[in-house]
Amino acid sequence: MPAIKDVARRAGVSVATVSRVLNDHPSVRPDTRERVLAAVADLGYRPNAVARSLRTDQTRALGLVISDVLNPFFTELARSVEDAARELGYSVVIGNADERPELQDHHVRTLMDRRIDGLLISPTDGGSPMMQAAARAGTPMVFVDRWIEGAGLDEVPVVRTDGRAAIRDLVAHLYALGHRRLAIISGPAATTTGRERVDAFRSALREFGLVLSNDHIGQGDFQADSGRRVTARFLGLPHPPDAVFAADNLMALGAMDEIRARGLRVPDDVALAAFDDIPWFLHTDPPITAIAQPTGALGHAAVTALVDLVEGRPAESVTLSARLVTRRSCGEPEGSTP
Amino acid sequence: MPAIKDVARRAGVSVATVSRVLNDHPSVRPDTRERVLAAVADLGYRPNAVARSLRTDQTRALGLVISDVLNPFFTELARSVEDAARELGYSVVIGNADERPELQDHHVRTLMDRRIDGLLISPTDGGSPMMQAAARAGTPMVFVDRWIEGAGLDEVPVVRTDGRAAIRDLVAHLYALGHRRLAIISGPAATTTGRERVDAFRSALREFGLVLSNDHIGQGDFQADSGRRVTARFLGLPHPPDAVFAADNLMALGAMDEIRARGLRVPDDVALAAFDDIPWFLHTDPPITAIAQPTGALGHAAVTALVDLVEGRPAESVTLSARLVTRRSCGEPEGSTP
DNA sequence: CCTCCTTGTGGAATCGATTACACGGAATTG
DNA sequence: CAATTCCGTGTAATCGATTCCACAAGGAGG
Repeated sequence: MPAIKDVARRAGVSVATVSRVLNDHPSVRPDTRERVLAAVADLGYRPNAVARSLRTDQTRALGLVISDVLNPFFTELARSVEDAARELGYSVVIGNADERPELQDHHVRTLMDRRIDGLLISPTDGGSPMMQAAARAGTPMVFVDRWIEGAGLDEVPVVRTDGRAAIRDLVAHLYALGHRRLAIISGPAATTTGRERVDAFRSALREFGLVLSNDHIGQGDFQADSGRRVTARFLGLPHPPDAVFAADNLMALGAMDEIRARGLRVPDDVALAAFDDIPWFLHTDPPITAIAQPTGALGHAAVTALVDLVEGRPAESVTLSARLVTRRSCGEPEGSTP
Repeated sequence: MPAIKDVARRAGVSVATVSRVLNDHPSVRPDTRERVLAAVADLGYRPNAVARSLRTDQTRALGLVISDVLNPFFTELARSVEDAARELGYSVVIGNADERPELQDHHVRTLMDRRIDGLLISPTDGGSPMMQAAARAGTPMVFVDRWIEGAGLDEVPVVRTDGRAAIRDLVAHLYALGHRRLAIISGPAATTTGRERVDAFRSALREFGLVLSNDHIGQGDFQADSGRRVTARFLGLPHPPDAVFAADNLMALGAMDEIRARGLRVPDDVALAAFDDIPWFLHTDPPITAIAQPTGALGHAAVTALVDLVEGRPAESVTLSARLVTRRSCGEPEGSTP
């Protein structure tokens, strides 16, 4: 693989001149530029990004640490992040934490070692040491979807979706269809989205004169299995819920499995709804009512904020809003007969 | 961020000694080692991977270029690749080609610029210039799932799944359930998996005394929309097929949409099956019969082969086999009554 | 006791780029 | 016509590591 000095030799100039041509510095005579470009083409020369990074102290790469690649919400997020970054001339290096704090830490460390220009994180747990170290070291950093409070991380901008209004709409929808015993499968208490969705759900219930008993709050971990486990507990109660809201799509899937395994039907016996809408929800039996996040916009906003930080501009937190998409999993839509 | 010279100063030794401690070179006196390690801990020093890469000419990073992140098959593959690579001490940088040749080229170029140690590709098209350049430049390279013949790429090991036997099993299954007019939604002719799956399907039909008419071959592009389009054409034929086999999961989804949009039912009016099994197929209405690839093993084998190449050992092509997973989308399973 | 080898350490070259500074020659100005 | 500015280019320092070579001190062997 040719280096800059090979190009210089072939073009009969110094490496400095080659570098100037490559970074189109103004003061290079047109014919010299021509000669250099010809040499570059002849040799198929491509600048070594590693060397360039060492010298300029920037890699033009962003790190993205997500909680679970197998979750369609996150892969859609990853895709939009990559698109947005590419438009701005950055690459994205993805790390999958698999909802495991130690893996999350591994990726943050690796990304820092590789000196990525900025870090986009959707944190799995409360506050990992590496993230604090990164923040303290002044690495540009932005949280997406979930975030962490305290631990010196309060200055980190957050790009997220506010689901309160949509959750209220969902509760109204369930109420209108006659459901009164509502339950929620929440995410881990350590995650902000875990707590926030429960709070919003509880307030919405109160608005309709209902209470959310502790029996009807089950803690999951955003994975399908936990959804199944919590649902099993719900259905074993003396007064099982007649509607279950899962705080993410995978747990909804687990819930559906459990309901079906007991020979019950959705929505006739138990209504089901999920946070995070994904294409597959259209094709399940029945199609699942969900709260959709504007994933593309989320990824775009997160990259914009992070790149602002990286390039020395101030960045702001962004909150987008989610919306309810009603399908058949909570009962027949209004206006139609069963 | 502290550099090696800061550690050296604090420990009262030279940078050479610090480097020796870090790479645990034998000839360092225990107490010196101790002092260096203490300095490292005090400063929270982490070696700069960029500088190290420049000097050693290896990045300990592998590039993975996949055709479509939104396709669950590929995200599962990406996950297993990352797992396997991490175990061997490598990072993975993922590029999503989105089934677009020019994006694929962009990613190959970017990864080469970053001097990744090896390249894992599931090619989108016939033979892109950058890939040939990479192969010519001697970059270790392995194809996964799909591959390219000719163009100087014949030496590149291929890690893939052979679906012939499973496709034969599928045709037998369809035949047993009374289906005789079978159709296939194939992938792009430029991809090997596209052609291979059609060939296997055709031979299997012949085995059962059936012929695959050209009317019953529709070309898709591995995306949901194309599945829908092709299915629309099938259903508009004077003699529409009574079973449709989609060569990947997204096209199967599109097919299902179209069938349902016309008020037809799966499997009563049209049977449906797909290549690539994914968790969601359990939850669709009806659950979809599919041919499952051993995705985890595929990713693992691909990384093993690539790392062998990277570390100077010879690597071999690997072919695993797929298996049929029958569900209800082709008709009631044998032995049960409708 | 002198030589030779081993062990632990430091100095300096190196990887491939970028960029501050210097310099020669041409062009501009008074 | 001399002085000054500007333009295009080259030399060399630099980024942060690794590693070859040199060298000093200490131990072993004759």
